[in-house]
Amino acid sequence: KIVLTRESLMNMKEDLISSEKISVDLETTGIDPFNCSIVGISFSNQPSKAWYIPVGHKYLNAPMQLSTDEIAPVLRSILENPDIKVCGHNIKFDFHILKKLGIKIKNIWFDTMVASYCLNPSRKSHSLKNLSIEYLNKSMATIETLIGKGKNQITMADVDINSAGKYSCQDADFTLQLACLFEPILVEKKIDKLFFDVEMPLIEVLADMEETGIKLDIEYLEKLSDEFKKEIESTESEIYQLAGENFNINSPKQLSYILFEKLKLPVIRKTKTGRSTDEDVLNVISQQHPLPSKLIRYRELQKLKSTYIDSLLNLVDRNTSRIHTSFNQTVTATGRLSSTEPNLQNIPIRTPEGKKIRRAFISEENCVLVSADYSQIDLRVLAHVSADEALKDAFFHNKDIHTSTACEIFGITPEKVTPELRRIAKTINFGIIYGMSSYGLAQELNIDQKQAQEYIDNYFKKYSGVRKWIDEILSFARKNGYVKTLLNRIRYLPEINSNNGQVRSFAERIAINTPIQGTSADIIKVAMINIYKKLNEEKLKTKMLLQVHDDLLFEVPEPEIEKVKKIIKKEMETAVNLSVPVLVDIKTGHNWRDME
DNA sequence: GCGATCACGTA
DNA sequence: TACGTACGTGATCGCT
Repeated sequence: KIVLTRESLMNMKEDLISSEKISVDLETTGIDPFNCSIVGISFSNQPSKAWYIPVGHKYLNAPMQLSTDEIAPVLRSILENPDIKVCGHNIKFDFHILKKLGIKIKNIWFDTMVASYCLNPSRKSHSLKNLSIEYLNKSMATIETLIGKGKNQITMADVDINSAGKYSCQDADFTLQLACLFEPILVEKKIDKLFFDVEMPLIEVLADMEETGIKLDIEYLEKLSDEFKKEIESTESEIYQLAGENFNINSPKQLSYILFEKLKLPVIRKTKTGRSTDEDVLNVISQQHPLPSKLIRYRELQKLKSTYIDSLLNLVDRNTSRIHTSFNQTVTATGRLSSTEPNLQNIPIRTPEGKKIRRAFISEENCVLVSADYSQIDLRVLAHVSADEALKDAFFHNKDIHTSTACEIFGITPEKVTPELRRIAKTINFGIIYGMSSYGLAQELNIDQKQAQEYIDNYFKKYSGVRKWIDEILSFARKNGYVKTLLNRIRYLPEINSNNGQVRSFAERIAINTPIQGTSADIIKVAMINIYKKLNEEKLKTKMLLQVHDDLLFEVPEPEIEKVKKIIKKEMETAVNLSVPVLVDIKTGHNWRDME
């Protein structure tokens, strides 16, 4: 039903207000919630029935529509009613748009996209169209049939109200049907707690983080861009000089010709289609020619400038100087979040040049940035799930875990652990989590495979609980075809019994890694929800800004610093109860580079 | 305009 | 034979 008049709006309100569950779906002029406007909104409260309120159709001779101001009070009476359970498909998007209109959905009950993700995080697509085909056996028209695609694409505002209404109503209808279908499946598979107590509450937290954004020092970034540009250009000239000709340095193909044919440098490794020119290779051949070192420097600066400096400047809001990422909750197979446009989960930190990028992320006036990161969360999770005595003991005595591992595998006292031995132990510790082979370890440490195998054997001799756990998780995976995290997040491993050794080995590494990486993801999600709740309850102005897998970043008004630091630390350390201590390091600073 | 490929940034 | 998990982005290049 299309709602064009106040009378019809009141009929709709009367119908919806007494519903237990409704679905909502918005049509907008784009997919970026901060850069689009509302075109219409649809609701459904029973199968095969939905309402569409057009408010922003703008085509020639479009009928008179209700305004957003006129419908806002009605929307509020429905969506802010705590007794009406609201569902949606990717409801974080709708939440953002409605919030801009001054409407805050009170009872976000169910997101079908997130539910699909919980049922099977490895699915290629969690789109409503796909889910409808698979679960409802109904195919849906795509949005392209309405707005087209490519350079002639129009927006929903240009689309005929009846066509848009039909499309939107179907979305709302199928969303509610799917939600009602999914709920008992989640219960039956015992992932209802993960869904209702973790993933659903997390939606509003993520929406708030996205809306807040983080402040950038634009002037500084622009200067940095210039500085990098100059050095890129001079390095470029040097490279052409050394190569004896101009070519496209960014093309691995053209670069290969220069390195391996013209300069006759040795081929170290091949890729699927040619000869590898990655950094490891360049490092090896840099012994024989001055060009590779220049290339490494060129690549570093080029990467930083294009991927970070320039794209951040493109995406920053020039009015507020803040940049708003999008946190995706339904992408990774392990339960981690991902971040896009821009990806703020891979801002450089390792090299001095890279760190210059972090310096551009700053706190608002009279605020500081507080970063809180879990110390060795993956290894603590390993200690917990494996119950390995030696590993647990190290954490109970708050030892440096890599030094402690070095002591065990090399049979020496802590004083005898050199930085080199610690580095080896560290590589092994991470290798264990990733299911690394002796070959991989040998590669990484630049040692022979026999030596690597000895290290690994030694590790398992000392950490027999870890060995036992790996055996158990693999046999569980083989028997059941899936693995699970602490909070029952599931990941199917259809290839765990494959006859293809390579395929099977890959599944085995996943079987080892996912319960660890996924449990860490579970833990930080719970912490985020609890911190968000606490900050609201205490009416604090502090804002959670970013999550980087084991790290949370906040913007904190100066008067709140001490109180908030305590809250963050406590909530993160006690989010779940592991059989080993969980520790969080807190740092503060006025930019993301200089934190202490 | 799209998708594959390479390379490289993070945890 | 391949050979350590999980991601996203930019540039190139060949295809449609």
